[in-house]
Amino acid sequence: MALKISEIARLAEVSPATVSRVLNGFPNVRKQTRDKVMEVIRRNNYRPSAIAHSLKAKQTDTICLMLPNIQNMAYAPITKGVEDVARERGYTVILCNTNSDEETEKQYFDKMKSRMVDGFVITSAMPNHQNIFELVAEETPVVLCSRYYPEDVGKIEICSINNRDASYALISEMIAHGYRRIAIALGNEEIFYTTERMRGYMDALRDAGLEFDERLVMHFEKENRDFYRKTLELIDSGLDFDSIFCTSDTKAIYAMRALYERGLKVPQDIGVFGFDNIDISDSVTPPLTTVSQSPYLEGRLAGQCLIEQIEYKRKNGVLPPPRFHEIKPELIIRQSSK
Amino acid sequence: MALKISEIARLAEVSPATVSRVLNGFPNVRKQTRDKVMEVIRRNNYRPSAIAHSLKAKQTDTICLMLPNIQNMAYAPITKGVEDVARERGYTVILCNTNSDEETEKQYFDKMKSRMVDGFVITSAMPNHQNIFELVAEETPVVLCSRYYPEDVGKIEICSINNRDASYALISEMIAHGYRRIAIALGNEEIFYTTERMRGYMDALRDAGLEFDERLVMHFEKENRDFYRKTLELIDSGLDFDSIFCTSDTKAIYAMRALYERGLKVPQDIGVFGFDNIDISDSVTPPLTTVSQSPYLEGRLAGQCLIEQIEYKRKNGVLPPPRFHEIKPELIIRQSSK
DNA sequence: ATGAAAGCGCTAACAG
DNA sequence: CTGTTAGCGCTTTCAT
Repeated sequence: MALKISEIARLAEVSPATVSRVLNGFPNVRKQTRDKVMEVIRRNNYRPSAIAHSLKAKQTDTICLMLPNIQNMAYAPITKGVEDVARERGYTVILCNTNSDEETEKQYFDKMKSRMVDGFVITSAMPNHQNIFELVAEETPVVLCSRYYPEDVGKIEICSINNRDASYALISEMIAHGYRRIAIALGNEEIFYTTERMRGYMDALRDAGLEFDERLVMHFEKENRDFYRKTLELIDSGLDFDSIFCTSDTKAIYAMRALYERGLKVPQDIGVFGFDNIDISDSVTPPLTTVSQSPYLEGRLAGQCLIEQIEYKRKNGVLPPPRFHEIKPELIIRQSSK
Repeated sequence: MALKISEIARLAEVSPATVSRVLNGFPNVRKQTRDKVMEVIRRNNYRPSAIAHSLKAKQTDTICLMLPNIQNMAYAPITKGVEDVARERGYTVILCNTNSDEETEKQYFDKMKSRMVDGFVITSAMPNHQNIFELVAEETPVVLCSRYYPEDVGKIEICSINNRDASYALISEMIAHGYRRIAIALGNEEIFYTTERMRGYMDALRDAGLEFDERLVMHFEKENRDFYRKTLELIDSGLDFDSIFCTSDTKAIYAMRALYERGLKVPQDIGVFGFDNIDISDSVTPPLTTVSQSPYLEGRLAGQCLIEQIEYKRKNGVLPPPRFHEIKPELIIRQSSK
């Protein structure tokens, strides 16, 4: 159905090589020839086969975006950012949801390798990601976006905020607002940013001379939704607390649901602080005090860095030294705190 | 770097053809030969090139998912559904955000054609989608998911609820709950489902003997966020209304924000009804009365139907007759209505 | 049951 | 400036 370069060549009465030259904008083609070829291309609505090109060029102009689950609202803006940059630069994005499942992730890595994607933006790095180190060892361009681990620094390119500092800043600010007994709803503690956010919280308490109370810690079980129940339990326990720091806005929404359910008003009775500034954080009731890592821009940056790696490697045959891009977080004080 | 079939052949002391036969599970290979080849493959961690395969096979095992914007929460579960099915069936998903922009969409269609994707799931169909009809005319597998237009029926495969009926059911139910003056927050009226939801609303009013008041209609401008302001304006206009029907949950969240801002309680003072049942609809304050089209399952269905089309075409050379898959919506009554 | 050879559509030497 | 040729890695007749 779709015609090929040799047919265009025949119709334009030139060789396939010349058509290829025209297609790729080589300068060494007579204007007259070029025009004729272009005309034939246009008239026949010819579209070169990206597959054949990829086979020859050993590059696919395709990048893979791996994330735990696109249904988690925190990943939507990252995804959009990566895709926007990719489109602008002529790349295509393959989306992979790992469901935080090692088997699925492994399958995807295999498939992506055989599809020869040019690089990976990974937001789903698990604590032991031997697979990712292997990728880099094979000189595959990789950028870790928002999720990384201490051992990655200097070995893999990273785009992230400093979670400890962001958390520290938020909690210090809330302490300045008068909060004293701050409960915390933690994410999966295998993930570095969770423990970093926890560390920021503890450091802020300590530096303010406040006591850390283990009983005010709500640990992650299986899903964010569980924090609805966990918050109810915390309330019903009768423990004294004046606020809840949730390590993601999604958790904060569930926590607020529970507070509301028990007739506790936010922020009058209990303050709630989130993390992420997801799209609706400014429009839930009450709007959330949170910290933003500008995930859309983070995604764009990750995409950009990946493409730079890809192009560097194309030119030099090896990856550039991995950089750490620290993104400046932004404190956003809204009505869920007083 | 990556080794190829001919090297495996050499190592296994057979021909490339035999390796290919083993790889593709052909029966006409001696067990002894097969075992030897498998062993060499395993030992060398050989991965066939999907690109070379695609070039030869003229199929890429890749599908394209087009949507307006992944940041719109309504699309996340559809995306997850499509991707889950694709993965299960051995396909890969390319994600395309059109931003509801014709130029971007056109670019993507071109790129996807030259990448020879095997088919499209499209949730971003614009009112005049000549391009999509052309796709089908070229025997490209296509499924419209959740967004379609009357002229598509019988020409393109569709997975969707009946929006008019779903809306009618919701509004009738709310009228039965005692609501009489129901304002409406409309989406983009160029999109069929918006006008269908509007029609359901009007029919329900009419059948209940209620008067339709044009002044209670809030029209879409540029983004959902605008409904925060529009709702404030509606309140401040002093018009009498006892509830707002929002044609998406996202709009409902913005509307509730405005009501709260003006000291109006939901549902005590004003009822709010949404549409979509996005992930957090059950956890915002108050939880939203809405109607669900089970978007995750809708995405799965769309993916499944697309793959069936692809495989049918592979066998028969042409597309199967396009079907209409009507999804049964579910009314969900929560605390945003009384 | 296995191998030799041609070809998918494009590009890159090399030659002229 | 343009054409010829070989080859990217895999599959698929056609022989044997």
